[in-house]
Amino acid sequence: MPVRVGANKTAKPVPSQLSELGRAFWSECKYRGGAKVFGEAEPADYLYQIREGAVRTCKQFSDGRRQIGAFHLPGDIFGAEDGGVHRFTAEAIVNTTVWVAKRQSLFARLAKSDIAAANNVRHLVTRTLEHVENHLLLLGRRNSLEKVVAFLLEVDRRLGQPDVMVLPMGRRDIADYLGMTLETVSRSLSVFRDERILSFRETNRKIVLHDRSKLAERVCQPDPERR
Amino acid sequence: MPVRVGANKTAKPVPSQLSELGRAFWSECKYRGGAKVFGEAEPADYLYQIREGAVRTCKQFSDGRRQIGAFHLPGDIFGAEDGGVHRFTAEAIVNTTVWVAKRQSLFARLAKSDIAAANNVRHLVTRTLEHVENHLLLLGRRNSLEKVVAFLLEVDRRLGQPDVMVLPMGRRDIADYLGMTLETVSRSLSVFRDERILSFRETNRKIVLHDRSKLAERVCQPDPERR
DNA sequence: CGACTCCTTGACAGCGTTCAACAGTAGTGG
DNA sequence: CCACTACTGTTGAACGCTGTCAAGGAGTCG
Repeated sequence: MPVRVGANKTAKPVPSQLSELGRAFWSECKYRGGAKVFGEAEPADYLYQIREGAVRTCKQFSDGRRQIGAFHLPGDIFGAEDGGVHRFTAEAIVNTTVWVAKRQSLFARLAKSDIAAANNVRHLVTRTLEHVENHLLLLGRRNSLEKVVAFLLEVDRRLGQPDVMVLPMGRRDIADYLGMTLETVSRSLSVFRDERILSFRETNRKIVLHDRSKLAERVCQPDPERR
Repeated sequence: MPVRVGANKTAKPVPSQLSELGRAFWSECKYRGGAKVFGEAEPADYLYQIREGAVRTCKQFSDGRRQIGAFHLPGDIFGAEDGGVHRFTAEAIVNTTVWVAKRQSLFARLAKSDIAAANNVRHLVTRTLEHVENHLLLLGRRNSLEKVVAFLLEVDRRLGQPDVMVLPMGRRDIADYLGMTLETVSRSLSVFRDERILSFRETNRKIVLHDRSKLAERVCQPDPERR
């Protein structure tokens, strides 16, 4: 359950694209790890930007299988839906602080003539689309090692290629993101560790990438030249 | 290569959503089976609606693997990109007739204040997003039989549940759409045929579904109740 | 007719899942 | 401080689904 911490109705400096969405009213919310931010089919009334922590969007199936659509890291904006309802559930992975914007006013402006607001929502949806399309390629035609490589490189890039990559999510989450089992994720990481491409620091969620180029060699790139 | 057949600059009755995009100039184009409609990374200057035939959007990898992102059937609109370049290649599967709209003017209007045009593009992108998200669930955590079921039900629905489903695409295309091999696709169809859930008419691309509900039982649905 | 493409079917191997055991870590309470 | 529990992650072993390789049938076209 969300813990309303405080209102933030003054125009504080809002990083990245959020400021472009106009003078909305912002609040800060905190979620404990595992808490639901919003559920599938719930009305999409808010936009979220992560201040600290991490969020996963996923879909649960009745037989226990689960597919994670995306991980959201600090700075990421999520919750943008065109239709008005969420199609995935969003859950905090660890204790997480987000800034929340009421989207109600935003959407009202779409119906009117606020071209800037419409374009901003469209860009957010398009960015989501691009990520899902890349994710599609990941799930469709890659073996387990390639999937883990792609995951590592994606997180590494989005964290700004830090010396030590601290994963907020566990092996189960990685597995459900990549469409494989947590055992195979673990085994794949062990393979790269044995090959000295990466190593663990203290815990098995802190990873040091020793050779990003060698890692990147193991995934196949799209072919610009059609055959 | 596209074969320009004729111009169609008069305001003919345009079916479905295309008319909402405003009074653009439409042309009719024909493509032979296998012909490229547009390529990856090419500028997205046109919108397409299929009159007859079928188109696949796909991405080719350098090692021969291929992922098909979507099949487009008569009535479908495709080619809507937010960024201005295509992220997938589009190819005619069979001899195909499309209506083409110059998107140039459309995009120019986005920069101005045409809220209707912006919303229409946004809806097209959102529909694409919804399809890709469903596709993601298909590729991530389903076995071969479930994948083929989902494919059959999707095509059946989009063709309007005809008595005889005529597939424009071959087994290889289905396989690359579902992230499996054509042999496994063939085997899965044979399983359903042996179970009398479907049968073939004349050719192996004409399929009769005898029991859609029994088919639907074999795929797992998203769980509305989180456990 | 021959060459070709597309599809089916069989045999087999391999990759990844499943099941299981165990280790490492954190939290809790005596 | 330690014992106990719960959780997470690693590793092993065996199974099974699906990919791979191969052969052959069915349809098409010159």
